[in-house]
Amino acid sequence: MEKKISSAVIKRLPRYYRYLSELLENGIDRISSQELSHKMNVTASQIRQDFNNFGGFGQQGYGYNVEILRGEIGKILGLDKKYHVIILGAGNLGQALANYTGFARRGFLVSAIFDNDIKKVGQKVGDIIVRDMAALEDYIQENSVDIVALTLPKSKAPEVAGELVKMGVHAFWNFAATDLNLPEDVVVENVHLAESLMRLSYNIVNLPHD
Amino acid sequence: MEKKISSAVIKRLPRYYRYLSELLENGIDRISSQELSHKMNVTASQIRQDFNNFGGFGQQGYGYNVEILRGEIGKILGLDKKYHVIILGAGNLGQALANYTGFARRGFLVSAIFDNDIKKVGQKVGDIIVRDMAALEDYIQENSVDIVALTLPKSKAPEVAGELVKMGVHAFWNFAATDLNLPEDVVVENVHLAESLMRLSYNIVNLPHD
DNA sequence: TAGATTGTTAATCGATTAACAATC
DNA sequence: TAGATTGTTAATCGATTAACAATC
Repeated sequence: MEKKISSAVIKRLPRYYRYLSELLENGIDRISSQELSHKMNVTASQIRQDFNNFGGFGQQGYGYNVEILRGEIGKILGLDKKYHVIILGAGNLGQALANYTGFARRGFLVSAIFDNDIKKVGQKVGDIIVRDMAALEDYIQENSVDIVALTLPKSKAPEVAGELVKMGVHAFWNFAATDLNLPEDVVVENVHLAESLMRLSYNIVNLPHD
Repeated sequence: MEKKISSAVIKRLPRYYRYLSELLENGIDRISSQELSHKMNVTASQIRQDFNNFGGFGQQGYGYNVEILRGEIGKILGLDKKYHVIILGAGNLGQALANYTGFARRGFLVSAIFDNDIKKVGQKVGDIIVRDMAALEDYIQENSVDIVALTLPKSKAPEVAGELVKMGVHAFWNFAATDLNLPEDVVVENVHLAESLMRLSYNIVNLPHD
């Protein structure tokens, strides 16, 4: 049994991945924990500790090979796989997610979008036709769905998510302003924009200078 | 000098606020730390510690008055004030934010949206007309702008943000996939959707059961 | 080999939880 | 008054930082 990686570490991995991707784009093939620490504003010690949770990716006296390190972190994050994503709710946010091509580049493929508003059903969002929510169960039985993005009202999200779990869905990207309360073996990543705004206003009100 | 509140506490405040708002909607006017701890899946001890960072909102033997507590946390979060928000970038995400009425309800008023694509300028997004990015500086001089939401490409975001700081902007809601690197007295709340997705895929790949 | 930098252990710091006296 | 529950101190736990031996 491998030792459990703390969620503090996991939260930092995507940021490492982003910086390493940028370095690679800029043709930099080697970096030390200290150089990276300057760029990212974290301690070199933390960087080395973080990476060593997953084994030694560096080399003493040299540092880290950017391409290898990025690849390893990508694998840890599961970015070497493809994910089929469906979006529930064709409102503004659902449409924005469907249209964002950056996700596809990283292996997150939006394969369908659903809404229960008859006026929206049949319309196109990017290349994808909005389907009737009534066809959701059939779709899930017939297609592999790895992630369900929930961009529907908070009043409906927990119930719909519960149904989906019964249909075999195990992962949710939840944009509804509510907790979902699903079983242990279901993963939920919340994006609570209203809470994000509140943290911003807290920091505005409590700006150090005054 | 008041003691500095840890960011771990601040991150939890909006969730308390959400639960207290729901309780109030359901006509519940009183709650103990233990009851709230069951609902929210955190320890009662943490709840009491968190609230006591800001002074005693409860009453021994009784618990907390929901309405009062919600009001106090709202004040701490700065939700008793109004904020004028402008959005930079009228892409899908910018439009989604502009159209979301939930923010206005909490005092975050979207007063303008800008884009440098001439085809978009003059179009309506909800009630708001998209303005030319060239008119941004004038707009900021003539109007009070409390928050700038950045929904533009990562290649442009840091530079534009730097300019805005020179024009007097002190708060950013940053949706671009990059860090902004602004002075100490500027607050930035990042919403990095790509990173959120990566945390989700990490958790999918590392699902406990297997 | 000498210099550099990792991997890893130990020390510190901060956050969470437990316990209970204060008090409504 | 007795019961309940906070406010707060103390104990524990976990995460970050510092230090340095291992080694490329």
